[in-house]
Amino acid sequence: MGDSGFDITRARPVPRRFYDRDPRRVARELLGKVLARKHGRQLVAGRIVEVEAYMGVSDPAAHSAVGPTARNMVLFGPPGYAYVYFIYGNHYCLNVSCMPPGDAGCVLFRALEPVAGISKMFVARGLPVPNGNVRTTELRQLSSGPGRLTQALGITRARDNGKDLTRFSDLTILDDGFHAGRVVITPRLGITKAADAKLRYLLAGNLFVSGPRI
DNA sequence: TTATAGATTGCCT
DNA sequence: GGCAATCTATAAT
Repeated sequence: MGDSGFDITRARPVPRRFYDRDPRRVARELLGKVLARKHGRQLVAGRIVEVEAYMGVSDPAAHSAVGPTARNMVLFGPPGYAYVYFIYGNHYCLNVSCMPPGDAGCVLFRALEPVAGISKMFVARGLPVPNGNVRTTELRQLSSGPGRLTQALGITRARDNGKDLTRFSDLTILDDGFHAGRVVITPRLGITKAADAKLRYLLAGNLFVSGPRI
């Protein structure tokens, strides 16, 4: 097993109280956890290496800034649930709700390091499945970016919005005891409002983050 | 390696 | 009607 390999024998769902906190704290501590998708018996999973915190109604960049709507209502519910939205006519993005009901903080998943079901990820992404040794440059195409990782895991709004991520189901966040290394904090990407707030968290030196490696 | 434009859907004003 | 928490192809350096 490599140093970032997934230890399924130790994996436990991250409990709801973990998410019932400030999104910045949740974001930092989600690094190193595993996002796991089950397609029947097949496991497709990636280690969380990059996330962003969104701070609820007080955060101009957050979808919750406009108050509760049909689209964002999961964010105003209890912590530990999936908020999936569709963006730019092409992509889905996955968040997990934080804070108690009424407070709309959340964490956006931006990049995963593939750890299980890698050939399924290539298929889901519409990429050729490599034969023989898989190069890191090929692996990076699978889930380095919020739209890429949802496509690799088959996450859609219709299927997954509102799903409880703290229960064993077909979409769960797991802790396998992995110890994350140094964390780097930068401004969030792809936004125009509150663009200078440093709320993006990534693992230092990890090859699978989106954008330039740090 | 960096820069730019185009795709394409649905939420919100 | 405007525009978005993105990705990809293509072009130029």
